[in-house]
Amino acid sequence: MFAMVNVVSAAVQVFAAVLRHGPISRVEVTARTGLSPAAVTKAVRPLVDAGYLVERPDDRAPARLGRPAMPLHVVAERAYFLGVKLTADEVIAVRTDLCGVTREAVHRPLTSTAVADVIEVVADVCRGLAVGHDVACLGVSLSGDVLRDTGMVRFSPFLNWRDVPLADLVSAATGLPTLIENDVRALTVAEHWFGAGVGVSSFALVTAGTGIGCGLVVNDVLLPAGELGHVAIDVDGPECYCGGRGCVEALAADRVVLAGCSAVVGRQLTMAEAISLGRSGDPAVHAVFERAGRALGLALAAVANLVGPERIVLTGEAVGGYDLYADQIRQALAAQAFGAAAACELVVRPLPFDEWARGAAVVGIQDLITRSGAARGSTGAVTLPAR
Amino acid sequence: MFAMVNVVSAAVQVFAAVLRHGPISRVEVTARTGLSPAAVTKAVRPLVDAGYLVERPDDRAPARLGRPAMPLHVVAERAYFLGVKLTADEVIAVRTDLCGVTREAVHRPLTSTAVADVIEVVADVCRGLAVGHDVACLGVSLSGDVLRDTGMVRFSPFLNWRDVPLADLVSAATGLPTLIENDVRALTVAEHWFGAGVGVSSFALVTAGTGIGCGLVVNDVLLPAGELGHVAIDVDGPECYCGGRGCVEALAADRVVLAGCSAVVGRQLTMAEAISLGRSGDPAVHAVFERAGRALGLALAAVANLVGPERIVLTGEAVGGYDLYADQIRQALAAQAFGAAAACELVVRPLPFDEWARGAAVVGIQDLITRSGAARGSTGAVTLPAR
DNA sequence: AAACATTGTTTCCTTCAGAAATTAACAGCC
DNA sequence: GGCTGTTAATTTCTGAAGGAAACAATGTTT
Repeated sequence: MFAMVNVVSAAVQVFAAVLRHGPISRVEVTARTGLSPAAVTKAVRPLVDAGYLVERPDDRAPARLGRPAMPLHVVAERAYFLGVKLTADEVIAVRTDLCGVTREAVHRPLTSTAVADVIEVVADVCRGLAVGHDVACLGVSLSGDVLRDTGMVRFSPFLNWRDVPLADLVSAATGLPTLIENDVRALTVAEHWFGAGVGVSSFALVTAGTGIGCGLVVNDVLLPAGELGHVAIDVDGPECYCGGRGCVEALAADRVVLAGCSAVVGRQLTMAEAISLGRSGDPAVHAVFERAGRALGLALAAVANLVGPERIVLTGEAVGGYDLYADQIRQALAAQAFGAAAACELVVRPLPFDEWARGAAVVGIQDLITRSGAARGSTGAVTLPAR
Repeated sequence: MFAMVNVVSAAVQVFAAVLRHGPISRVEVTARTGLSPAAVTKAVRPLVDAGYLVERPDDRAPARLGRPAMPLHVVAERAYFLGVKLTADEVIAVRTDLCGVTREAVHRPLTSTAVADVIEVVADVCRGLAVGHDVACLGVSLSGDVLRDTGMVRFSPFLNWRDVPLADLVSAATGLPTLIENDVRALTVAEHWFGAGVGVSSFALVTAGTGIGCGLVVNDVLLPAGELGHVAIDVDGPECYCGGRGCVEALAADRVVLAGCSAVVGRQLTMAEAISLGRSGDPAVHAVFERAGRALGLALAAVANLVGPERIVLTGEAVGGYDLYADQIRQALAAQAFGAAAACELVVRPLPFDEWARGAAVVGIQDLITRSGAARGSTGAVTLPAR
C-alpha cells in the first residue's frame, strides 16, 4: 500500500534539479532537494565523471563575499532523445538533447493508418533523425487510451487502432528503447519539467482543438487520467459522439465552433475566416466564440475545483483565436472556481505540433532520469551511473 | 521537487498492512509491502514488544503443508482515539480503538457557534469519552476550508468561522494532541483505510446531502481538493449561492430537491414526505428526484473522467431516498464516463453521522501510524517505537 | 522416521545519507 | 601582503535501514 512510493535516489534528485532549474550551484541543489551538502557532493561526482554534468564558472556573476559558487550545467549533448507524435495523417518527429531542447524536427505525411505502415514510416523518420547521434531513447505519443507501463495502445480513435503493442513494435523496428504515452499527457510532462509548469508540484494542462484534452500532475506525479473532453457541463446540451450529452468537447471543440460560425453566416467557413470575422466584429460569429469560451472556462473551473492544481496551462490549436473568447474563459473560470480553487493560476500558451513531439521525447528523458526503466526494448542497463 | 516523496519506514508499512488487511502472517505482509522477509521480521518485533501487535494462531485454519503461519493481530485496545464532527447545531463525538472501531459515541447539541462556546462543549464531551482510557490523539472534522497542516480553519460557512486556529485551541482545552481536517476528507480517509476503499490506491468518496462533497485519494494520498459541489454541470442552470451557475449543489442538494418537490405539490414538504410521495409513484415528485439523480450522476462522471478513481463511494443523508434516483445516477454515470473511466466502480453506502466522527478519529490513527506527526499539541514524541 | 513444504529468523553485508570538522576560494581591510 | 570574515564544497566518520542467503522451526505426507 505504501509500496508504490517512489524512493528517488540522490543522484536522480540532483540531476533533475540541475536539469529543471540549472545552472545552479551545489548549495542551491541542496536547498531544492532537501539533501545534505555531503549527499549532493557525493551524487555530483559520478554524474560529472560520466559526462552528464559539468562545472562552469559564471563569468558575469556579481562579485560576492565568500567562496564563489560553481554552477553545475547539464551537458546537453551527452545524450539525445527522439520524440514522435502520431496524428491520423502525419508523423511529427524531433530530436532533442538531454536538456529537452529540440535540435531537429521532421514532418512526414501518413498515407495509411495501418499499423505496419505507420511503424515503417516512424522507423524511417527515426533512422534519419538518429544518424550520427547517440540516441538514448525514443518516445511516441498519440491520442487515445495509451498504457505507458505495458507499451500497449488500448484504443486510438483517430488511427482506429485497438490493442496494439506499439512500444514493442516500434522498438523492434528502430532498435531503440521505446516508450509510449498519451499525447496530452506527454505534453503535460514536458511543460511540467521544462515549460510553464516548472516550480509547481501540482499542475494541469488543457488542450483545446480537435478535441479537448487534459493532463494532470499531482504531487509531481502524472496521473493516468484527465478525460476532460467528455465531462458534461450542460445537462441538456447537444449529443456527443461519445454517447454522452453536453460534453465539453461537444461545446468547445474546433469543429463545433466552426460549424456554429458557418451556420450563423450561412456558408462553410475555414477556421481562419471564422477568426477573422469574429475579430472584425461580426456579433453573431463573436457570440459563437463566446459560447465556446464559456464552456472552456467551466471546464477549467471543473479542473480547478476538483483537482486543485496550482497552475493550469491552456493550449491547443484553438488558442489561435484566443483573444475572441479570453474574457469568457477567465470570467467563467473566476465565477465558478470555489474556495481555494480560486487561487489557481491560468497561463495561456500556444504550443505548436513540434512541441507535442518534444513532449514525447521528454517522456523518454524523464524515464532515463528517474530510471523507472519502463522503456520497451531497453537492455535494462542503468544509464545514469550510480557510482 | 522529489523532496516531498514520503519515505515510509518499514515499521509503518508493516503496521498499516496488518491494520488494513489483518490478521495476516508475516509472509503476507511481505507480499503486500514488497519488503523482504527479514525486514518484516525486524519490524514486527518492536511492534509486538510495544504491545501494538500480537501473534495469535488461527485455530480454524485448514491444515496445510509447511510450517503453519502465525497471523499477526493489531491490539485494538493498545490505544484509543477520539473523533469529533462539528455541525452548526451539534457535536458528534466517538471514541475508537486502534483498529478504528467505534467503542463509544456521544451527541451533544450546540446552542452557540461562537468559537469559545464550541471549544468548551468539545472539551467537555472529550473529557467524558476519554476518562479511564488511554487516548492517543483527537481528530476534529468540520465542513469548510480546513488546513490540516497548520491546524487552521480558514473558513467554515456553517459555523461562520474565519481563520480560527482550531487545532491549537482544542488541544489547549483538552490537553490532547489534536488534528483537524475537512469533514468529507476525514470520512474519505476512513473509508479508504477501513471501509469500502480498502484495497484500491485511487479512490473517491462523494457525499450528497445538505451540500455535495467529495474526497479524493490518488496513489494512496489524500488530495487537498475535491470541490465537487461547485462544479458546473449546466451552463444555463440556476444561480448558486457561491456566485456560480448550474453547480451540482444547486441541482442536487437536499434543499433543492425538497424545494422542487414542494413546488410541484404546492405545499411545504418534509424530506420524509417527499421520499414517501416519490415512492408511492407521484410522477411529478418522482421527476424531481430523477433530475437530481441525473445531476449527481454527471457529477460522479466528472470525477471518474477527470481523476479516474478505481472506485467511487456515494454516501450522504440523501442516500436515504436513493432508490428514487438510483437508475438516473447509474445511467448518467454510465453514459458520460469515457474510456477507462467507465471501469470505475460505484458503491453506494449509507454512512450515519457517527461515521463522520469516526472519520475524524481515523485521521488521528493515520497520523499516529504514518508519523507525519502533524498533531497540534503533541509532545513530538514518536509513539510507534522504531527500536 | 525420513522427506518435504512453508514460515520465520539470523547473520552478514551493502547502500545511503547526515553531522560535523575541514579545506577552498574569494572580498575587504589594515 | 597578510589577516579576517564569509560562503562553497569536501572529507571522514557514523548510524540507520533493509536485502541476500543460509538456517531454524514446525508442521504434513509417505
